[in-house]
Amino acid sequence: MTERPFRPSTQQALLDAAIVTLARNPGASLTEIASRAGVGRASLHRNFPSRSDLIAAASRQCMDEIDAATAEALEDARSARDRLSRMLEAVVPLGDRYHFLVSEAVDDEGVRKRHAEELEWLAQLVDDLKAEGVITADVPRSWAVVNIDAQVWVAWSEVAAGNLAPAHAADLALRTLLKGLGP
Amino acid sequence: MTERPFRPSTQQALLDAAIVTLARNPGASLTEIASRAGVGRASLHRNFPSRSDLIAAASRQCMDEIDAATAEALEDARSARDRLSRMLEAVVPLGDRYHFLVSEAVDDEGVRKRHAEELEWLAQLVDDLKAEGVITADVPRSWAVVNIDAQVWVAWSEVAAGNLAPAHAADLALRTLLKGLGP
DNA sequence: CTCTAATGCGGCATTTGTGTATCATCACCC
DNA sequence: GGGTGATGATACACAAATGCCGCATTAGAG
Repeated sequence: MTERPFRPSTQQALLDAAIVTLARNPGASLTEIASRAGVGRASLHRNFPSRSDLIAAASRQCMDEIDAATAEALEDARSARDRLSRMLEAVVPLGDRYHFLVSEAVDDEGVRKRHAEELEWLAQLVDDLKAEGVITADVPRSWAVVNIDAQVWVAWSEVAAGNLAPAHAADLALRTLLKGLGP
Repeated sequence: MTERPFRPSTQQALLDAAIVTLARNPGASLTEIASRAGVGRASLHRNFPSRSDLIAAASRQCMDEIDAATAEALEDARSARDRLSRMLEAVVPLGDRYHFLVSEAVDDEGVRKRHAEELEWLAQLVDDLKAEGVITADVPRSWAVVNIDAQVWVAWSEVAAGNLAPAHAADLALRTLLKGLGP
């Protein structure tokens, strides 16, 4: 029942292994995930009775991390443009989390609801960016939303491939979005 | 042994069903694919002995379609910018084919080689675009390549979602790329 | 019409993933 | 030292997918 701060708990190791493994291969087996977490498959089932439970918990974990990173980054954002910039810097390193969320179709109701809220937040950001003139009015909202998503994924994949440093990738993503969707 | 031009052959129906089904759900079963093709699972195995064979053949089919579409579109392209524009128009409607190729990691050697050639062609296009000044020199080549890929995917997903007409999506993708990566 | 080839259908064996249960072991707390 | 709880390993049952085979049927070629 006590905390073990230094060594990541078995649950955390499992969630992390699940996110990383399933982001790369959505059909990965539980044996593969447990092995990557350095625990036996039995312990996986003890912490997460079924595969669905594991994926749902991993999804919540991803959203928690993304929410925490963005909330901190957005604390003192003055403009919508600022929010976009800080959001990219914060989220690009979590690209695998991001990708995991969209690749795994979760049946859990709470997860779907929070995901919808994320999309709603992004749509609001796009509207604000258009109001600021950062995004041109003739760009459809859905086009801007899906482009932001794509840039996060592209930036992260370049970072993961070792082609770019995280900060550089986030900067490129921001510039590509601002110029690509702007006036 | 004779051709049946009007009705799609069983093989063609199977390849088509495999591409569409696996693009949406990479873990789809052969039963699901055969059912979507309107044939029995046995006939699937008669045409493609193993799952790998089916996926490899479907991959070749995708590359054939993409090659044919791009070759026709690029016949009278004068500039690299023209090539990009026509390529997008031709490939966006084949977005599911495109997505299938990247989502299914094929072990077949010939498929991998052709895929590498495609990427090489895209890298060459990027170099030409940079030489024309359409893409800024400070944009890394890999960033441009992966962005073109992403725009194809984004445009197709918007078309598939019913948000945009194919021509409109291709035009948006082109403008987003030109402005996003250009001066 | 007849013959051939392909098809649909069902069965069967094998493999793989999943979920559950059991047992011995080890670390930690009292 | 004794007790408690988590862990690893193993075994088992169950379900699904896969690959293979055989048989009856049917469409098309001769």
